[in-house]
Amino acid sequence: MAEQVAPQEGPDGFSEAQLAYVEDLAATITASGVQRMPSRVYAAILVSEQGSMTAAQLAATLQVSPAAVSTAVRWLTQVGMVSRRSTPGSRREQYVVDSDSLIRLIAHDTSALNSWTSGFARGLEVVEPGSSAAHRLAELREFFTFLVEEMDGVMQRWQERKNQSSPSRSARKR
Amino acid sequence: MAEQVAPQEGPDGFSEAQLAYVEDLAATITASGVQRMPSRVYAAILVSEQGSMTAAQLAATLQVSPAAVSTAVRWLTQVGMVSRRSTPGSRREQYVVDSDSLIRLIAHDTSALNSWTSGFARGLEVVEPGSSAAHRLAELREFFTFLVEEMDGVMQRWQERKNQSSPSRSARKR
DNA sequence: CATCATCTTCACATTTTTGTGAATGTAATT
DNA sequence: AATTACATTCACAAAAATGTGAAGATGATG
Repeated sequence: MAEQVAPQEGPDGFSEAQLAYVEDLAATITASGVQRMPSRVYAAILVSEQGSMTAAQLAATLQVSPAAVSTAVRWLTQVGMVSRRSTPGSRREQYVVDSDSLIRLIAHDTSALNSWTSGFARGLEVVEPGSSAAHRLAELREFFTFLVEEMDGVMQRWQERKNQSSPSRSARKR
Repeated sequence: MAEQVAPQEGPDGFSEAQLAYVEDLAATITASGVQRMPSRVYAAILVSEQGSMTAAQLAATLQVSPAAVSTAVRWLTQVGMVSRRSTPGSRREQYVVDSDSLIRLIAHDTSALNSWTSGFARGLEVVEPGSSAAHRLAELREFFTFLVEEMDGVMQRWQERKNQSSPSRSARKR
């Protein structure tokens, strides 16, 4: 019940339902270890019609200070989840979330996997060779190496599937 | 240089190098979003010879209060990274990290992926159908669904590979 | 059955994180 | 060229997370 088909436009083109959803999605993202504010910013841009917003728009939509937005955006751009787009005719910089940001996110996770792998490898140098602990660490290292290798294949299959279902999509601009 | 072949035994059978490594690995784990203390506890048990430690041992090794250990262990058992093993003839409970804990860890990540998937699905109900935002959310949902599906295959291949290289390993006890 | 050893839980203090307001820098418009 | 509109950075305050000490619970042992 209560299906809001008419998009109740709010402050910056966000409906009530959309504002609520931004918080909802942000909570999910936060649960995965991302800080609250970056999560909210990411969610807001993702839901925005053009997939991009200015710092001022974000501050108004999320009801926070420009400073908080600035900090969050800096972090998001550093990890590659958001990119900047300087609009020529205006001072306003657009912060962009495109679909490829998810690929970057997974790539980022892969680098995390690599950290674990080398972490386990270092462990093998401080435990008794042949010991139970050595076996444990070796298996973990092997598994994480395996995971990284598998990720390549997974991403490759995704690209194939994407090109297959809509080959011209990659030509989309704006 | 400085190869310490002789394992300098410390308080609880941990050498200097091993104690340092525990902190090192814990830092890596912490970087992935896990709190500091659970990370340290997990790392310590992992490096321990039997793959299990008591609360008292952990407190002594990590130089923290039993209370902190208790809290950390509770969290670790909840997410499935550590399991309890009550030794019959003793009050002391052993906290165990076996190799399977990594599988649980990945399984846990899969459930996180599912959260994202359903999160994106909810988003589709609050944006204009056919809009740019709708396409973005739909693609993200599709990708995460794809990832979850792929994970099944990945884990299956890992099991095969494990059974293939050392089929009798699973019979290991103690 | 009482005592001892071991683990857990709770209230609190400390540290760390997080967001704000003011000041500063930078580019477009008049 | 000056003004205006944005965005960023810094110091600080509010909020949250984290670990400790003491009290409580639970089970083995003399």
